[in-house]
Amino acid sequence: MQMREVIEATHLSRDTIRFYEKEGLIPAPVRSGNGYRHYDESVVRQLKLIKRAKHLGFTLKEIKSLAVLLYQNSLTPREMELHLRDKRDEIAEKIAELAAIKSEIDAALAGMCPDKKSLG
Amino acid sequence: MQMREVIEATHLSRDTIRFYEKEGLIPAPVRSGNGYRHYDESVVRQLKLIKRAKHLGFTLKEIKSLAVLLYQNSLTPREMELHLRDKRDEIAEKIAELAAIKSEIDAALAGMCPDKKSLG
DNA sequence: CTTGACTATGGAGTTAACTCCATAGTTTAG
DNA sequence: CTAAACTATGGAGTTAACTCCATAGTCAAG
Repeated sequence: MQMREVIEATHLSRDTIRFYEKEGLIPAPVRSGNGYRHYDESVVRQLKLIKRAKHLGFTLKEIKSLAVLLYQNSLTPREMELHLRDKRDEIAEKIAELAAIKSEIDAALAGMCPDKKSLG
Repeated sequence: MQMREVIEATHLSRDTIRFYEKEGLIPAPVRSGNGYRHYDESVVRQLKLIKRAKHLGFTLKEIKSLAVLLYQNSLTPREMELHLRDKRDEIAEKIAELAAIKSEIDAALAGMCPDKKSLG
């Protein structure tokens, strides 16, 4: 799988993918004789995770640490488990924040209905 | 309520609050004779919403449109309701994305410790 | 009146995360 | 062969969202 296919599968730009490689968010792919990058299928999944996480307000620094945890085996199982649990807690916190915003919106919507009145 | 109190209540910097005012995310406060800003209590709630939304990956541009919807009465009830429902849909989508990341993490955790059935 | 904690301003500087550019090598279709 | 469509590189430029700075006015305490 070469660059063009990855671009099509992820809807990320060539420059963005190269940038993520430089920053260590995805592993450097093998090169064929001409110097072209040759990607493993799994990079698509990794890039999609990065894209989702970015959309959710995680910084690339945060995403990198998660990506390394998920896709590289650099830590002991124990360290890895602790880090992953931390990440899961962060996500739970974000879900709670989303719920808070949602209830603010719900309150505004409820306040607009004729039979309900005051809105804080 | 003046600047210092707002800073303490929101943990945002003076510069950030001034920046949000300049960008129209919060209304320009009234000024006392000396030129000092004098805030209404509601600004704290608005700033906290901005902070949460930012943490969740909304841009200031997106947040501005939401803040205007929630705190200023510039649209008809019908328009407002439509916009608020859109925002609520966006939030539902973000929750789904968070769930996707969470399951990726859960899968990694499950793969690491197949003997453990329950994950905190 | 001085000191120190407030407040104000416009504008420059910073950081993250791209995004673009100029240049150049490779491969494929005709 | 040429032309189009790929690929590569380092480095400059851009945008969002702050963050800092220099300068200066205000106000309460001692």
